[in-house]
Amino acid sequence: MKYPAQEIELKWQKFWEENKVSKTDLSEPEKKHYGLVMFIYPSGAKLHCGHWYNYAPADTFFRLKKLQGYNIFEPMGYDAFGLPAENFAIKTGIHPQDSTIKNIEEIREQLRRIGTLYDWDHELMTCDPKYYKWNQWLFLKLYEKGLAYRQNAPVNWCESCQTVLANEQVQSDGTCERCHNFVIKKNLTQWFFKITQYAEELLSDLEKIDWPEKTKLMQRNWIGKSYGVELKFRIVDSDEYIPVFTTRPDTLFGVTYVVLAPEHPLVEKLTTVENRQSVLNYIEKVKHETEIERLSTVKEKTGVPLGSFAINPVNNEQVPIWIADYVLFTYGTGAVMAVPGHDERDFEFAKKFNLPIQKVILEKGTKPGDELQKAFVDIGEMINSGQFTGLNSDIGIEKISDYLEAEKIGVRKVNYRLRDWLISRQRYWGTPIPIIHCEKCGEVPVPEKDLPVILPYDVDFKPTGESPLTRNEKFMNINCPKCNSPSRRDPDTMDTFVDSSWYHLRFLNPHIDDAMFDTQLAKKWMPVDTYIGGAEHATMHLLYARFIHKFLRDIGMLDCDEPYQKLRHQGTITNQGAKMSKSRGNVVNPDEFVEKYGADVFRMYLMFMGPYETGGDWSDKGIVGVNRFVNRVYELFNTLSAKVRSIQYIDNIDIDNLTITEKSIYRKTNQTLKKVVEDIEELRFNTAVAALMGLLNELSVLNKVENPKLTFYVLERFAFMLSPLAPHLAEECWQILGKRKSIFEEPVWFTYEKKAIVEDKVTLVVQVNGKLRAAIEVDIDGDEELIKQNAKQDPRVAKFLESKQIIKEIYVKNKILNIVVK
RNA sequence: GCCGAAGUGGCGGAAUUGGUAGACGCGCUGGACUCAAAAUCCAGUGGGGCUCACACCUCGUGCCGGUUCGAGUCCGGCCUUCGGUACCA
Repeated sequence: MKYPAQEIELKWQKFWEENKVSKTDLSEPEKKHYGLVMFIYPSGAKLHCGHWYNYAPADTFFRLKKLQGYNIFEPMGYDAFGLPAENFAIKTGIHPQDSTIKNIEEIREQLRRIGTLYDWDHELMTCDPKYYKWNQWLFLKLYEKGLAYRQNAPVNWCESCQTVLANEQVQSDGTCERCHNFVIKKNLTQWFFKITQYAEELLSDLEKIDWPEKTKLMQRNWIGKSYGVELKFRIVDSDEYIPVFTTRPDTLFGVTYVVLAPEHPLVEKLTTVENRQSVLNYIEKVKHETEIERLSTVKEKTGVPLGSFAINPVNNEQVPIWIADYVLFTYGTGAVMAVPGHDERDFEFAKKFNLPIQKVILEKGTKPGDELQKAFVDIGEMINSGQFTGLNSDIGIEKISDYLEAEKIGVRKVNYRLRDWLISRQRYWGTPIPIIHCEKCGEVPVPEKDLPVILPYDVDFKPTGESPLTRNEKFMNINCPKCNSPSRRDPDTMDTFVDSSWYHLRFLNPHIDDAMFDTQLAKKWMPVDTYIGGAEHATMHLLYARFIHKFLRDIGMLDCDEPYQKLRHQGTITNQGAKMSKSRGNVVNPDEFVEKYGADVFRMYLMFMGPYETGGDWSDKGIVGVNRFVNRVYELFNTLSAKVRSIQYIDNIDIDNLTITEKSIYRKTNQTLKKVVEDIEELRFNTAVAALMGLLNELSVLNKVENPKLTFYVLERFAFMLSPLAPHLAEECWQILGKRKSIFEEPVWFTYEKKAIVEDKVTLVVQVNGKLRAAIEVDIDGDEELIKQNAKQDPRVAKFLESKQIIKEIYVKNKILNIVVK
């Protein structure tokens, strides 16, 4: 009998819905498990295989938790603001709100068909004023605490998207991560969130959370903490001085020039008349370079001298001041002391412009007089370094730092690579920034009582380079809340990473309208216990969410320090080697597979394809195998149900009264039970499915077994193991067994029986000189001498022992016997 | 360039702490069922040698070398692929 997937799956989906199986009672947090997957971005494309690959296996994991007795909360929502909807609107003229709502309707149906345990009463969408009102509220709180500020800054600008991109949204080849066009630089006044204030805690709290080491490492590198000294270089014939940050104060005697970033405010003051024109030309040239170009290591070094000189504070030597694009204004002090002898970039630069190279650290095994072929950046003996000469440079770092502090030339400092989070977007489809610009009062926050600042529907969102909202006079014109004079609203909208930095909190009660989220529930239900999503969010979303979480904690709304206790990534499903995307035209539509084979087959196939964290290239080659498995299972239950009809419950199986075949089935069932549960727990879905297939193969003899009790025992456990993997089929099988309650309605749990999985015979491998010669059946924990004797008498072994001398015997109990002969 | 991960049959992939390499599935081959096909079921399936056959021998986890009684697994060097990152002073 063929498994009628559509009929049965819809039946159980309806059942779970109507019987509130997927509904979570949040008032019972005692054994709670908040299971979260990254919410969906309804960008015009529908649900594709990549989404399925995230959501279906995650649901399998969460269903196992439910069976374990956890009160599991699985919500789903829509990350509904953002560029793709707006770009789609620009192309087609369909309003982003209309296309988004329509997409969500379709996606919701697709999501329901997966058969997950989403509690739909908690659904949310970020483009809802009831949601984004709290983005604005969050903004005001950050503003209140001085953590939201405006600054004129060089920003990445995408000509095609007509918007600002955060540094991390620009790809390594200098293109926009969304549209893949080249990014240029532009100066704009922008809103920033001061994530750097939390740099230290974001770094140190990584130790508290169960995340992949790889992801933690990426965040550590992104935050980029370094220890060093900030010191001042005075300037010849000037009262000005240049602060520089260095991690290598031990090389201070080797400074032969100083470099400023071209954007550095001192550049103008320190440029001599003769150099003015070349400096201006250079600055102009650098303006057209993207940051990626500037930072390219393959590009030849460029720079120009200012004509002025700085004074090395330790030896009073005068060194020239240059500007060069390899020095970034955004990092450290925007200026470096150049030590070409011991820094690769400085070395390259000095070689190109014939600047002196002074050796101050001696490499072991070389002489002070040897010419440096490349920068020596390791630790060595300090030379040419005044009173520090002779010290090992790692000690020298500390001694010079002490000296600089004592002489008040410099101070020890910790520096971070992390930059503040630029949240302004010159875009329409996002959260309006709740600030009013008044000529008299300056920037004035919108009073809380006036939130939300509603994003108007009627806006010309065609890209012109300025924010689309600027052209909506009705929106823009407002009286100042302080002085009541005519003022203008801020026309920018927020980065959508603001939306996703706290959505997990809103899920707990998306209907609350007098608070950002239900703080009482959050105190009980946070942190998210298991969060599953793509590794591509390692340094953006996952860092921003941690920052916002810590901020909300600091204003008393949360108790815990971290939002996501356990994080796991699923791999990427590619197609023909490339990530699936609409533009590449390689998106695989899951619907046709769901239609043909059903959700359970599709979900199990995705899990069976390979390791979850690896992902892989899409192929539908093997899906028939899973389909066969599902049909064989259904067949098995239908065939044997009559046999076990009278049985409702059994307490245990008496192992001693089983035939050899029965015992083998009993053992295999328990071994599989152990493996399947352990594998799903570790998200090793592929081997869990394989184990269940292996058990089914073994059960082909079950119809010959005249033992209804054992048959019932095996089938009951089989359905249980199947239930997280193929929940619809498992519920059906459970019902075929005559169970009154559904598995997930009244969660059941089976533990494997320890005594059942113990084998009494074991295969012992016999090697001679490390080569496999025989595999013999022996009693488990059998007598060593007897086993050795038997092994040597085995003809396959004996013939290799003839006329040889046994030198050594290695015996590992129940595993191997290796006889070494000469 | 640097950092990280990986490389196993025709294919996707298995393989606790070093201990039978190739579980499970796809595909393929043969057989059963059928008028026939599909579906299903049964058997076989890493390469080579030898054999009527059973068996047996031998090679084999990217390449070269090492440690070990024994290496897919550990160590050193190389090659390839995929991720991450971009002069961080």
